[in-house]
Amino acid sequence: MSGPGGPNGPGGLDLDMFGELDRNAATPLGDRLVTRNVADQIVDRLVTAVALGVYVPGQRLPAERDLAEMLGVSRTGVREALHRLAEAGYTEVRRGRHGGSFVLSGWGPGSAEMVGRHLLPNWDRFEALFDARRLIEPMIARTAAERRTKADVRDIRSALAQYSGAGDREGSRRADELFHRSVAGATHNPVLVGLSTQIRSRVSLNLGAEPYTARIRDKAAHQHEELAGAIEARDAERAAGIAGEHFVLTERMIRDLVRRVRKEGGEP
Amino acid sequence: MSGPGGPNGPGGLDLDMFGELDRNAATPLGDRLVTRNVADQIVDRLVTAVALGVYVPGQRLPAERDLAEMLGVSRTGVREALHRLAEAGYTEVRRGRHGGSFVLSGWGPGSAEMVGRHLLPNWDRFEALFDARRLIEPMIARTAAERRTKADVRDIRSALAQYSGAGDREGSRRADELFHRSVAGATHNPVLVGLSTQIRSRVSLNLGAEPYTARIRDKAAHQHEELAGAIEARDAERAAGIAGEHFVLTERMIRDLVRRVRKEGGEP
DNA sequence: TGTTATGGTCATTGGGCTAGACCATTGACC
DNA sequence: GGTCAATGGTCTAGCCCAATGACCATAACA
Repeated sequence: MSGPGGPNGPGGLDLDMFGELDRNAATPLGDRLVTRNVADQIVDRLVTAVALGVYVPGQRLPAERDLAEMLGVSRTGVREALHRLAEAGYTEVRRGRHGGSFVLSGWGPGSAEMVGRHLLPNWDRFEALFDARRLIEPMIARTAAERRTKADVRDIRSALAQYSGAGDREGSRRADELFHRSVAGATHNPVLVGLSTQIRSRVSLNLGAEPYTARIRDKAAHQHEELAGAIEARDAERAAGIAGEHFVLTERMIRDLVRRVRKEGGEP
Repeated sequence: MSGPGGPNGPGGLDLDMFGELDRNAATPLGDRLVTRNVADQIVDRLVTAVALGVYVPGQRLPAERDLAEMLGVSRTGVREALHRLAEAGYTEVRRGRHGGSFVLSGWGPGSAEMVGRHLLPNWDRFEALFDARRLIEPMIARTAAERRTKADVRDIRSALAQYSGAGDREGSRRADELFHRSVAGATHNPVLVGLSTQIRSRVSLNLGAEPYTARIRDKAAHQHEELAGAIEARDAERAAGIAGEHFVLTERMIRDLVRRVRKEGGEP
C-alpha cells in the first residue's frame, strides 16, 4: 500500500487497515514491527465510519474534544486526523458554534472514490475476512441453537424488539450489534462471544461495509426473526443456514458495489 | 503474560475473553485507541513463538542485535522485551560469547504443582478454550479438505514425515505445530490460519505444553495420518470428524490429569 | 448583544524510541 | 595460556510524537 509519497500524493491518505492479520504465515517471529501513528489510526476509523454509513454526507462528525475523549487520545492527534480528512477532500471544516467537520457529498458509502481507495487495494484481505465470517458465524448460530436457555431466548427476543423499534441508523446499528451478541451469548462460551464480536467489528470497522439502506434493513430484520425462531426451536441446522444467508447478504452487496466500480473506473 | 491485544498483535483476532466484551459494541468508532509499546509487541511475539515450539527449552533466542534488525527496531526495545521474558521466568540470560537468552524448561504440564497453581485456578478458561477449539478445528479441517491443492497435500505429507522422524518430545511438538499449520494453510485463508495458530498457542501458553507420552504420540500420529488421508481424499466430513476426535484426545488427557491432581491435593 | 460551542494556535512537557559508542564477560580456537 | 570475536550491559544525545493546558477567533443562538 502506498508508502510516503505514493500514489495518493504527499498529503494523501494511506489506509493500512489490517495491521498484522496474517503475520504468522511467514517468518517465525513475523514481519518488522509497525507502530502506527495515532493520527493515522483515527483517519482510518473515520474514513471507515463514513464508508459504513455511520456518518452520511452533510452530517457533522463529533467535535474535536469529544472525539479526543471517545478515543482516549489528545486533541492534537484528533485535529491532525480531521485536517488530513479535510485536505483529502472527505470533509469540510466549519468554525464557530455548531461548526465542526462535515462529510462532503460524494464521499458517502458507495462512492467510487471510497471503494477505489478503501476497498480495492485490500480486496484479498476482505475476501479472507468474509470467508472466515461465512464459516464461523453459522457455526456459532448452530451452537447457540443447541445450547440456548430460556434466558437466552429472552435476551434475543428483547434485542429483536429493540431492532424493530429503532428509528435511526445509529439505533439500528446498536440493535443489530446487540442481537448478534445475544445470539453468540447463547453459546455460553466467552471465547466464541469474543470471536464473533471481533469478526463483526472488523468486518465493519476495517471494512467499510454493511451500508444501511431501508431495503437491506428490512431484509436483515426478517432474517433476524427467522434466526431467533430457529434458535428458539433448537433447530441447529436451520439456524446455521439462516446465519449463512444473513452474512452473505451484505457480502453480496459489497461485491456488487466493487464490481460496479471496477467496471466504471477500470482496473487499478 | 501476553498483555492486552494478545500475542497476535493489534490486527489479529483476539481470543482474550477477559477483556471487556462490549468494547466495540456501543460506539460507532470502536475501541479507544491503543498505541502498543514496542517492547510489549516483542514480548508477545516471543512468548507466542515459544508457546508454539518455534523455540524449545534449552534453545537460544536470536541475539539482541539480530532481533533488533529482524524486527526493524532499536536494540533498546528488544532488550526490554528480553528482560521481561527473563523476569517472567520464560528465559535465562547468559553473557559472553555464545551467550544470549535461553528458553527455560520446567514448566511442563506433568507436575502436580503446575496443575494446582496454574491449571485449576483458570479452569473455566480452559473449558471455554477447549470448547471453542472443538468447534473451530473441525470446521477448519472440513474447509481444508474442500479446498486443498496438490501443493497443500505435499506440505501436509511433509509435516507428517517430520512427525514420524521426530525423536524427542520437542521435535514432536514442532512437527505437530507444523502439521496443524499446514492443514490450516490448506484453507487458503490467512484469517483461519491465524485463528487456528492462536488457539494452539493459547492452549500451549496456559498449559506449558500438551501432555506427552509414547502412547499418546502414537495415537496422535495415527490420527494425523487419517486426517491427512481424509483431506487428500477431499472427504470433508471425515476430516472434520477426525479433527474433532484428535482434539478431544488431548483434551481428555488434560481432564484426567486435573481430576487426578484434584483428588490427591484436595480442592483448592 | 452577550453567551456558548466550536475550531485555531501556541508553548511546554514528557515519554518512547533511535542511533551509536563504549564497556564487560565469556568461551572457543589457535 | 592467550587472543579474539560474539555477546550482553550501559550510557548519552537527540528526535519525534503525543499530551496538556491555556488562550484566541469565530459564528450562531438566545
